[in-house]
Amino acid sequence: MTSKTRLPQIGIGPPERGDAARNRRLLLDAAACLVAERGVDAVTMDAVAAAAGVGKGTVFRRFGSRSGLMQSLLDHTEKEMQQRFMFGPPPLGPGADPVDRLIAFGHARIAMVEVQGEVQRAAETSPEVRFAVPARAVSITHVMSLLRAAGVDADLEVLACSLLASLEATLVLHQMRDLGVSIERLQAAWEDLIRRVAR
Amino acid sequence: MTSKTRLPQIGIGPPERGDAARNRRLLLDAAACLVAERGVDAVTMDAVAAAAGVGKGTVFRRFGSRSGLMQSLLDHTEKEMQQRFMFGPPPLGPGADPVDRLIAFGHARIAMVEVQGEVQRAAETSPEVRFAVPARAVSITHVMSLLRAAGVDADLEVLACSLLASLEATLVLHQMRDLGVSIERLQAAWEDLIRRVAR
DNA sequence: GCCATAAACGGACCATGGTCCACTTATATT
DNA sequence: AATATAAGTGGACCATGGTCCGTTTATGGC
Repeated sequence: MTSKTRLPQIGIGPPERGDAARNRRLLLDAAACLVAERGVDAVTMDAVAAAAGVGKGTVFRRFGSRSGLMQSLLDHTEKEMQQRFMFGPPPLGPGADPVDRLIAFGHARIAMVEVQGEVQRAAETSPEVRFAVPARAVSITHVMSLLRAAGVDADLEVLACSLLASLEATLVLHQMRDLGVSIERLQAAWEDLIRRVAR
Repeated sequence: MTSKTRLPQIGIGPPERGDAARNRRLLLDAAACLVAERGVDAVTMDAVAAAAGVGKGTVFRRFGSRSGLMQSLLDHTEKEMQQRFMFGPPPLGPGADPVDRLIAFGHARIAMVEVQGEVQRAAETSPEVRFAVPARAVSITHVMSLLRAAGVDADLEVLACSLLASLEATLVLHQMRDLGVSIERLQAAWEDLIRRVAR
């Protein structure tokens, strides 16, 4: 087995050729542009390819799928969020009471849905792998460790899954758009849920 | 406005022609058959139409979409389940302690996923309307009323949504298949969650 | 039984996500 | 600079969900 495999080895060397990197930028810009001026639905793979002036095959090679493209679009925000809750100031970051951090975490995620919910929803993968996406793992681990720190004695893995389920973009979006539930109400409900669980 | 609209008016008269009813049966049988012998993925609309010996347009006219077809496939089980928790014996049905009924409800749903999860997952609609499907409304109402009966003082609507989120077929299936979580563990976690919330 | 009419039908057609592969090109090595 | 090679590229092609509309047919009133 050579060392040329390019699996999860995150962040080492540039295993991506120059033109490839350029096209990635081109494509992301084109996609972001389409979202901005014609909405998420206008972001078809053909349209993005055309707008970026490359072939359709290239889009798929770079991002794997439409969901993948959307995820890349969210990548920056997602990383930022991770930084905030891992290294940022309390109550989101370390230093605050675990329960408060959990609450802040939910509040932040709900707020994110409000600003970029459409894209998050479009980034949703096929049902078969929806919950197997990497970004999710980080959240799970984080929530689990906060629950543990809060002294919650339960099946933390499953509990974390359950709690995160109520923060799913698609669900939150549905509650806000279709059910007319306000953000504040969702956030209050999250806080209440956490306090009950951690009580 | 005439009385000819055929909206949610459930169960009144046969607004469906004889041949239409026959084809519905034919299609459902064909679909069930395909699921049984070649798996959910083999259930394409063309395949079902061909197997039933009707045109593709007919399948869509009857069921609206692939998800709709799958939902119809689940309809019988779903109705049965509703009967059980509304009129059946405790602890699922009336008579038992609300908390126990909630627990039983979750257990039953999780068990359902084990037996027909694949189809439930395939019945999932597009993200835009995933949570707007009628079947969901019944569950929400039921959970809300049980929470109320249990004396839980909270934003019941949102809380019910959150709790139900952790019973979503796709999520439960992921936990069982990909994470290797056993049914018993999921059920135990549900019970724990309910007891914490209702505490 | 016959007719009018709304319902149902079927399959061609469209849009879009995704695959494939013959061809091109950036880059490391010498 | 020449070359080898792995990576990248483009667009034809495929599968499938979903729409449309001209044609057929069940059915209720006469």
